Amino acid sequence: MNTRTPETRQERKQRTREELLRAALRLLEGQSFSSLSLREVTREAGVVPTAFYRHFDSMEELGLALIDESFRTLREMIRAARADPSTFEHVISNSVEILVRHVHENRLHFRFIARERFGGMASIRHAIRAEIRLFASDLATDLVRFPYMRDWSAEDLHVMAGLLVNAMVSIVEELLDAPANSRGAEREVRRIAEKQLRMILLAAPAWRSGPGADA
Amino acid sequence: MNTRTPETRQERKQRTREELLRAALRLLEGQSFSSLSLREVTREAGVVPTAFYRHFDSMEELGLALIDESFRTLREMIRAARADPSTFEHVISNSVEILVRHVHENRLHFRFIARERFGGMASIRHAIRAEIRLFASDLATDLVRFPYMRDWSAEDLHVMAGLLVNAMVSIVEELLDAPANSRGAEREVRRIAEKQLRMILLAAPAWRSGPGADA
DNA sequence: TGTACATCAGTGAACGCGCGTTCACTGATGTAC
DNA sequence: TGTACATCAGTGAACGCGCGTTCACTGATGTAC
Repeated sequence: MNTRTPETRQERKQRTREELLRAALRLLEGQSFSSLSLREVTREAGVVPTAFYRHFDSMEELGLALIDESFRTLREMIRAARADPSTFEHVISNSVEILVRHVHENRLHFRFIARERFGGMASIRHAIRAEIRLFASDLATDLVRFPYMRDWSAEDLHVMAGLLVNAMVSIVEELLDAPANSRGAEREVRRIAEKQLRMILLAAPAWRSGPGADA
Repeated sequence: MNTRTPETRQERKQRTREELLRAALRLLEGQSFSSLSLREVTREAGVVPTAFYRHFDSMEELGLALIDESFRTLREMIRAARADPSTFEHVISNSVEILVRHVHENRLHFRFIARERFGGMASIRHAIRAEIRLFASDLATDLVRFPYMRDWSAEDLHVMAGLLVNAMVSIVEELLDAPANSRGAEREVRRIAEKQLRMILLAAPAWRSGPGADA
């Protein structure tokens, strides 16, 4: 159909929009969203402040666009992890492997999410919490497939999923703290991370017979 | 000695200083520190902007003062928890009880810590991380007293302590999310919190014989 | 294909505003005698 | 105790600055004929 016109104007506009988003993300590595100004973003992106309004109504709209983008990254990771046909034995090291790789490849997105989870803007904060809660719920339904947890109540599965998500969140935070290029630091984080997850999952076989035999 | 002079001027100064700190803390309930302005703080405290400089050199100094204050609250809680002569049986419910009570009574301090843990200012961020890491280390040395963990390696104890701290951090976050006066929400958070901690500690007896028999 | 007009992404000047910080000040509290 | 002077917490005017937002504009790209 329209193979003749390369739609150059539209493409250029799209490119500027993406430059604004990437500029913002770059600046957000060192500061929080609520202290980021429209003029800083346009300066970093190399356009005049007024050009901003051709792409976003306000900084809030840009923030929500960044959230969308970052969540797409997060969901991709989760999909990759869930699709992984690991046995119980390897599920931990494979999950950690996927986590580490995705954080490595999408540092800015993960840093943005980590920072804004408790940051200033309420709409961003709530969107992030909802997404993490959703992930925990998905994980809970996955856990049923493991022999030890087959007969657990929904609540117990959610508690276990919550513990695993807590651990993963703290692993991501450790990775973001570590120097970006240090393979050694990354390996150490990975080793401790695997031990953490192993320890949590180790509770599973003991749970029903343990002191808290459900309510 | 100086019982005659009530040192009124000095006392008044101290009172204004505390009003500035409390004003900042109040404002920080709804925004992050990096977006808080000197003029907002003085306005909320009911003094003229220039009066600020009689008490702090800069907003950064006020921020560090808030950190000190909040950490004093945090340490008090930790001391209370460690001093508690609970048996293994009741250590969980007692710890959760202490946690819930302290967060309830010092909401603003805990919210400040939670928000700035990943917030903008590097000095504040690092101070908070260091404090939490210190808490985890203290907890690790406490864990040795429990029979099941008596022979664990230092690293294993740290991993276990890290898991417990992760859980506590997420419990604090849940409490801060819940409406301030809802006793019902608080009770539910407490119930789930106890279950989480029970599940984590349940891994202890199984650990050595488990798949991850240390490195 | 060539020309005449429309569209619209990005420009640049200008605005009013809240900011952090300076400075000289005021007047109540504190001190010396 | 009474007086004369020193201290200093808080005041109020003023500054230059970066901010978000408005507006009329320009000139390259797109469209109609």
